[in-house]
Amino acid sequence: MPVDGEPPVPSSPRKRADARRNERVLLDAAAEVFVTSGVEAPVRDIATKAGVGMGTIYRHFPTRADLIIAVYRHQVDACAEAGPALLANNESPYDALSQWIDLFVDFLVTKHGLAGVMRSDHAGFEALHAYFLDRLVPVCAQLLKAAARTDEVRADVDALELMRGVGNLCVSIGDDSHYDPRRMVGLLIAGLRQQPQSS
Amino acid sequence: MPVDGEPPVPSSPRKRADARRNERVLLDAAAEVFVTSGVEAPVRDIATKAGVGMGTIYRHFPTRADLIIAVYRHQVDACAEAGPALLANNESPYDALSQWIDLFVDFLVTKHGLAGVMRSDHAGFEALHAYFLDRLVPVCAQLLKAAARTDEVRADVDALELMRGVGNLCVSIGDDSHYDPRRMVGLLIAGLRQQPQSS
DNA sequence: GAACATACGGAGCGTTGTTCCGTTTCGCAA
DNA sequence: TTGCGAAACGGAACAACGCTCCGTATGTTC
Repeated sequence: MPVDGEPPVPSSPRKRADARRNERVLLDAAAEVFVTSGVEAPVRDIATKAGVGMGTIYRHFPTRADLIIAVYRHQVDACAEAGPALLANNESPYDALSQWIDLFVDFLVTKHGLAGVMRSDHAGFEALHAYFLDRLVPVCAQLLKAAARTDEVRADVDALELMRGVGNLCVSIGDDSHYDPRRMVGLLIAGLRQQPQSS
Repeated sequence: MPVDGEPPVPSSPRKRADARRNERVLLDAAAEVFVTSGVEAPVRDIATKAGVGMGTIYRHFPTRADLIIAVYRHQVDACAEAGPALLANNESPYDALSQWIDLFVDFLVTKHGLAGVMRSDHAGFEALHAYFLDRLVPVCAQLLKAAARTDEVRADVDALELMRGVGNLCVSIGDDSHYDPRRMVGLLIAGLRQQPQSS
């Protein structure tokens, strides 16, 4: 009996070759469709683009959120890992926080519709939501706590709440050039600063 | 020939009695369904509740947004009219602005799902969007300009943009008790303040 | 190459928004 | 009162969508 040397990370039992290939094809097709039609593109479109049937999509990614997660996992992870690095490279934790938020905002606004789906109350997106939050909230909390410790920001703001607020600010409507998520988030983060001492 | 003493406000030509009655019934039913199921409730539900057919709804309110507008028109108008009053009754325009935003936020968060639909990119909601903005943005602009004139807030913020930001912050997800739109909007408005003079 | 598990495809179901048109009802006038 | 045309009604029907299900095809293994 051959010893199974695989680390526990990947899809545990050996998968058939065509299945593995289709997973890649799907991921690529989805990524492509997402940039042209947004993350809310019809599942059928993705299946067509990938040249597979509906069933194949749903077998690989039981819910649409799982597909989105898979497509963006790398970028989310990169964002999460940037947090501690920024904290180490900045004298001011507030600056680190601010830069990290910029990173997060860049990620959201460049993925057409991602922010919109994050706030979605549509059923089936809990997994997406949970993944993003699980991965990013702790990082945000760390940055926030550091900035609170140096009295640069208020201490009464919750990381989860802040992330939600930033996410909400990043949903943009159509092609309105008057609305700039980055500026609005900038305002929010500015509002976070500790007021020196008001009465 | 009888003089038409009607003000120019209501639906211009005389409508049939049953049509007028149904419009009222629909408005009431819609308002009721909106509070229980949110503004995204299926049109069929509203029709059923009102005891009318689908066709009747769409004849009175060509798009769903028109129905929502009709239901909330009074409250939007009240909010718009509160702006100048607040400006007159407050020494600080910033306080007036802040209180007006509170009013607006209260309106949004008490209407389950309204904020969500405001930011919607779904087709057919342009009318709703336009109505809200047409009615409220000028008021906001007035308050903002007054506050900018007294150097209480930055001068580089657009009223439309601010309204969008506030609206976005007000969409809440499910029943999450961790997210308080009012607090987030508070941060945003705090961020609006003119920094005394940073380098 | 035979046999079995695995994976595939797409027809089909349920749910929504919206349209369309045959039927009913209203309002007015003879 | 009765008759008639216009106005309004109701709900069947269509389209678009997410998701499921199962008969078929294809790897994989011996």
